[in-house]
Amino acid sequence: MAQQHPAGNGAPSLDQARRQLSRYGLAADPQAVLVAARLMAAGARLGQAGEAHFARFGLSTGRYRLLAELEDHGGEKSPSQLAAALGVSRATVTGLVDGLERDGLVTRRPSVEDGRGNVVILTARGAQRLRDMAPEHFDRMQAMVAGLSVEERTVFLDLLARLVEGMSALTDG
Amino acid sequence: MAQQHPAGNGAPSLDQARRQLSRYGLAADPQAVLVAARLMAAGARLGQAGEAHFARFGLSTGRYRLLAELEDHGGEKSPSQLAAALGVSRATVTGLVDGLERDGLVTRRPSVEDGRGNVVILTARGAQRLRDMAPEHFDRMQAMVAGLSVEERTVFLDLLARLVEGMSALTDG
DNA sequence: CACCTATAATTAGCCTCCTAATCACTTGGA
DNA sequence: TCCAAGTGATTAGGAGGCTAATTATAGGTG
Repeated sequence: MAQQHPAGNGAPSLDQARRQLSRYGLAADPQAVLVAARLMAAGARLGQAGEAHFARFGLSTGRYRLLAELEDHGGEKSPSQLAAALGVSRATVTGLVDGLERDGLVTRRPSVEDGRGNVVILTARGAQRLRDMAPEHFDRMQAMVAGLSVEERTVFLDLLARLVEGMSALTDG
Repeated sequence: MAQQHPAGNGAPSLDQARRQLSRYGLAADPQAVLVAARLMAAGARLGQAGEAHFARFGLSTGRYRLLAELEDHGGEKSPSQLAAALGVSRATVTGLVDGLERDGLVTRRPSVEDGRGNVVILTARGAQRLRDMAPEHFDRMQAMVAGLSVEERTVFLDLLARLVEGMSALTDG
């Protein structure tokens, strides 16, 4: 078996990029393509690692983010606001809140100002869950970036932000 | 209208990180936490942008990656090999192949060497699909990273690779 | 040779996310 | 005032991931 992917899982190589480009006779820069592909692979990998991480606490990434967002806003927020803050659709928020409510980490209460609306409320149990997981959670977050110096982290944040801007190239037009 | 990404959504701030840490009296470095959170947010964002991108061609990220992997290996590979190469479960490959087979981009043939196994084969139509999308695909990939100079891309690849290593901190123990 | 375990693939069931359609309520204008 | 348009939330249905359980075959060993 000729094999060029030592790790195999999802980490594309420069050779792969070159092969693909030459196959179609395209003049794109292989390194640029590699950066894009690696970023995609890393994103997928991190997504999975994140799910595994949050699963320790009986949560998922989406559920954790929703709880954290609630706590960061005095413990209550409407589904629409949550959707906007988390960058997901309202339908997704409905699903997340359904699950969290089932587990007693959150409650729904009809909105006073707007008869159409709800308010999602962090319960004592939800707040406790966040407290319980905080030490380990932040410890692992920090450990994840421990391989970079403070300066490198600053550089990375800058480069990443510019790449995030560039992501619209995938969706525009 | 689902989701615009107006501002701040999915892009956590340093202040947020600081608030969270101080709420629990933790001594972690806010900047480190910020890097981790930003990377997660960027990964999610890129994942969505990628899906939108591939949807133009009637594919998804997973389906595209499977086709590309096939093409890169002479047009055939077993589901297990595909799962390993793509970094997903075999069950996921089964689902992806089901969809691709429905669209006629791929076929299954029983393996000759191993009576338990299959071989997934890229059809002419599948190869054509890859050819059709290549120019636009690689163009967009390149455009995504156009905000970075060649040197910056090199730096980014290095930093990203080290962060990817650190991701095991989320899943270990 | 028969058995027991390991492996290939699929199936079933769950979760997250999406879009589109629906229902309920608000609000602004004729 | 009442109706039309807009907005909040949910529902329905689809896709891609996962794990665990099932089915079929391969292979080594008593």
